Amino acid sequence: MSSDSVPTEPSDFIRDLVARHVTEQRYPKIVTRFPPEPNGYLHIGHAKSICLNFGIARENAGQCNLRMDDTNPAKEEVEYVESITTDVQWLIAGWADHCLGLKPKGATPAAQTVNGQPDFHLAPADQSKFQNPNSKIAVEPFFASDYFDQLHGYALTLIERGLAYVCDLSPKETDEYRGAPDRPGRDSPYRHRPVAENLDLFARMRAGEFPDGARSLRAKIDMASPNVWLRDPLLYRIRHTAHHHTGDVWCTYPLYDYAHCLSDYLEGITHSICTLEFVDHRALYDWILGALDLPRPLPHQYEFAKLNLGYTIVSKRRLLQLVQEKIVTGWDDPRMPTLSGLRRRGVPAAALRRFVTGVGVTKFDSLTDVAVLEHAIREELNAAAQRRLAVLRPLRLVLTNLAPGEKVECAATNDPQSELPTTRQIALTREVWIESEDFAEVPPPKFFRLKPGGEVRLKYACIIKCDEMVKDAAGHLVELRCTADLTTRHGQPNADKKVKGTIHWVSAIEGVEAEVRLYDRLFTVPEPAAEEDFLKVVNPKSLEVVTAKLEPALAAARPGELFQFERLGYFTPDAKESAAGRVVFNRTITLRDTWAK
RNA sequence: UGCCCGAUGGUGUAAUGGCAGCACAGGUGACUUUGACUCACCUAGUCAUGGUUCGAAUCCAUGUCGGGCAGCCA
Repeated sequence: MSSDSVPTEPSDFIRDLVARHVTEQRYPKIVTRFPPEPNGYLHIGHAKSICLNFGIARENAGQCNLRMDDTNPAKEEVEYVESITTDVQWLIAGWADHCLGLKPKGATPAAQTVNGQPDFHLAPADQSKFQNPNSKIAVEPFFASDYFDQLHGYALTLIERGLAYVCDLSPKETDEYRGAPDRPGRDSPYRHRPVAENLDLFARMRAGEFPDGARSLRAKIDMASPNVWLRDPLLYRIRHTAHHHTGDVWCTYPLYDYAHCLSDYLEGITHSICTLEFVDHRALYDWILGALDLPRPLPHQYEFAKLNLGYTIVSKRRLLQLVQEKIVTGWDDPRMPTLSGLRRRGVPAAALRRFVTGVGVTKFDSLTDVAVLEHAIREELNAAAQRRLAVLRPLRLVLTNLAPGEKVECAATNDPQSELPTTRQIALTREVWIESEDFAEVPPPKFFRLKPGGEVRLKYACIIKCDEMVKDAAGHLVELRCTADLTTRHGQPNADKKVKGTIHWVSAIEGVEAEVRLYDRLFTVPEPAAEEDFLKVVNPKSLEVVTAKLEPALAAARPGELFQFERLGYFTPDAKESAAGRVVFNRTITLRDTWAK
């Protein structure tokens, strides 16, 4: 299947629901959001969420806002804001760019009146203006921290309505009072403070009069609720910490449950899609929005199962550990399942989208076989990659019937999958490199490649016969001496002569050398996250570096270009460590190999 | 022993009361100047028990198994 014949539009229970809402004309426009916390790099698990949220937007002529869910200044950094923005744009490029919700830099929700009621709204921005390359408008993602003023105002409303109170319990005491899932909690002694006192204390919290953790603002719901998230959850905590986006304006910060539903509302989100662990929070999401009597339609939360991938860790905390303990070279190490790692490794964004579509969206907690990802990558690369010849582990082969300076020009196909394939010239010379694996002195059964006295075709060139092995004093094979039958070249009388095997080769005269990094899976077990210590199952052979022999055209390869080294796999120049005149190649993935099995 | 969510081949999913289908993986063969790609064929499934129904993967009941929830993380 070629990359332009991607299967039909996906369907799943969330898309079905959205389709129903569209039919009912429940909303003027479908607006979703992708809300990462900028405390780490995006990974393949996020790709599922991104493709779902942007997919729904593009299938319904809607919009998907990129929003930094940045309510915890202790963990968040600008570095992550930047990487997240880059990664999202890369993943959706050419597919859902037109649905990407960004906003003019610095924009915050505007006050308005709806049905006679005061309201705030950060209206969907006109994306077409931003997409004009001549646009002078600086844009940025949405930030939950841009709503701190409005969030504070809503908190005052809740206090005034007797629906929130300032609590003086310490974190430890709060825990004790909350009870347990099978045991009801007890009311805080501060639960019935008068409104005026709550207002005063909340103002003083904001003014910085109290140390971290001394007081909190809590919703007044039900300490006996079977849903622990409804047992007077915290809305605000005190943190004397500067924030990456708001600086030192605030020392009180809202918590996720309070900030998220209201951020959705302020942006006019219609469908707030998150993962299963938030199912229990939905009651709180609805309670907060319901308690405020907001004038516009309320967003609703829907949940799906996050991605689990075999032989892979998909957890920001553990990924950070791999980086910090230098098990990998960074967040963008090509072995990492981060979007930046996959990109650097040579995985096209379209392959990730294809993969995610194949996995589907359900509420079942599953473990997807890596083979599904690998298949999606090969499908995409088979259509996109230019073919080249390279030898990873060279063995010298001398064609004894060719003169030392002789060059036999051969036409090699660049793009066999294309309707009008193009070719390039490569020169066959007296000395060439072949893959050492392609010769066996004692061949196993059904071995198609070169063996003593055997024949094999050099791809794009001619059939050769192995006459002699040359070994060193220690008995190691150092060279093969063969005879080339030039009459079996393309266009020659014996071109159609059949041999069982065809192997790749590189001219020892014209070829160039380059570092090639061969990657394997990072973990040795299918479910590293289930391990007591996942660092113990790191694959010690996840990276092998070789000096390969490449056909000369490869010396000019640029980052972003995708190649298939024939019979070996897909490779791409490393964008970070390649320099002019010194290309470093990353192996994205091997070719499927049914012989090795 | 509280609340919530879920269970379809080895894996991931579809079937929305009416023929259990697709993809991946695995196997066999064809093709092949990539042991790739492509093509053909094969293997293999409704958690259990009861009920409703002409008819149940689907609805109901009970059970079993798995996952989530007790951060001033998101």
